[in-house]
Amino acid sequence: MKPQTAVEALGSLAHEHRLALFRLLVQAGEAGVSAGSLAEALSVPNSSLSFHLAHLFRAGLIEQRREGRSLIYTANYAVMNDLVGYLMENCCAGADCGTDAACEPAQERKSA
Amino acid sequence: MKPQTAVEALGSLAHEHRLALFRLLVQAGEAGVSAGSLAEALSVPNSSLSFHLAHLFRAGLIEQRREGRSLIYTANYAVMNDLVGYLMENCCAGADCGTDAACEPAQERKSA
DNA sequence: GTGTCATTTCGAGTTTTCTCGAAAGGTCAT
DNA sequence: ATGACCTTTCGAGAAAACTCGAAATGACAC
Repeated sequence: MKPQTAVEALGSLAHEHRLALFRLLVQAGEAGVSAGSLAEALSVPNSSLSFHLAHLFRAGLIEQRREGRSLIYTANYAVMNDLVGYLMENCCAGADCGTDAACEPAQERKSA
Repeated sequence: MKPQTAVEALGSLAHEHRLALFRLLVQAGEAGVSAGSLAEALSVPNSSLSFHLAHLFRAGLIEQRREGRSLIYTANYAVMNDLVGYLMENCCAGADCGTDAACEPAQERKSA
C-alpha cells in the first residue's frame, strides 16, 4: 500500500459522519445499507451524506451497487485489512507481537 | 473507544508526514526516536515537525520521554490496537472473520 | 550565570475541507 | 412520456488545517 493511498483512506475515516458510516457498513456485512437508510440513521441531509459517501468511495473503503432505485453501499474489507496491515507493518522492531488482523467475509471477495 | 477519540486518532494519521512519523515509531519499538532524528528523516523544518508530533501526541498515538536534552518519541501500541479494534468492531454481521489484531511489545506496558 | 544545543510555541498567510439548499440525473410504474 | 422517488452534483459561504520563520523555553556543560 502506498503512503498516499493510506493517507486518503485515513482522511476519509477521520470525520465523525464518515467514521459512523464506515462502521455501520462494516457491521452490516455483505448485505450493505442504502443511501437513504444511511442518511436517516445519521440524521444528515442527503447532499451532505452523498458528499461523505463519495469521499469514502474515492478512498476505496466502500463499494456501491444498485438495487431497484436504491444505491446499496458496502464496506470494502480488503482495503480495510490492507490499511491496518500498513499501519502495523514491521511492528515493534521485530519483537514478537501477534499482528495478523484480517476480516474476510465468508462470501466471495473479488481479489483477495 | 469513543467516536470522537477515534476521529482524532484517524485525523492525526491522515497526513503524509504524521503517518510517516507514526510508522517510523511503530517500527522503532520501545527504543523510540528523538525529535531531531525524526526531523532529519523526514526533511521537514523543526517547527513543522513539532506541530505534527504534538498532533499525534494529543491524539494519544505517541508518547514522549526526555533523555538528556533530547525528547524521545515512541508509539503508543495500546491506542493503536484500540483504534483498529474499534474500526473492525462487530465486523461482517457476525460472520466468522478472524479479527484479532494486537501488537504487544515484549516489554512492559502501562495498562494493557 | 553564560553560552550552546534541542525542541516547542507564536503568528500570519495560504490552502483545504465541511455544509446544505437548489437543481439535475437516473430508475421505475402507469 | 409523465410523475414520483432516490440519489448525486453544483456552488458559495464558513470553518479548520498546514507551513515555516522568528522568538521563547528547557537542559546541560563550563
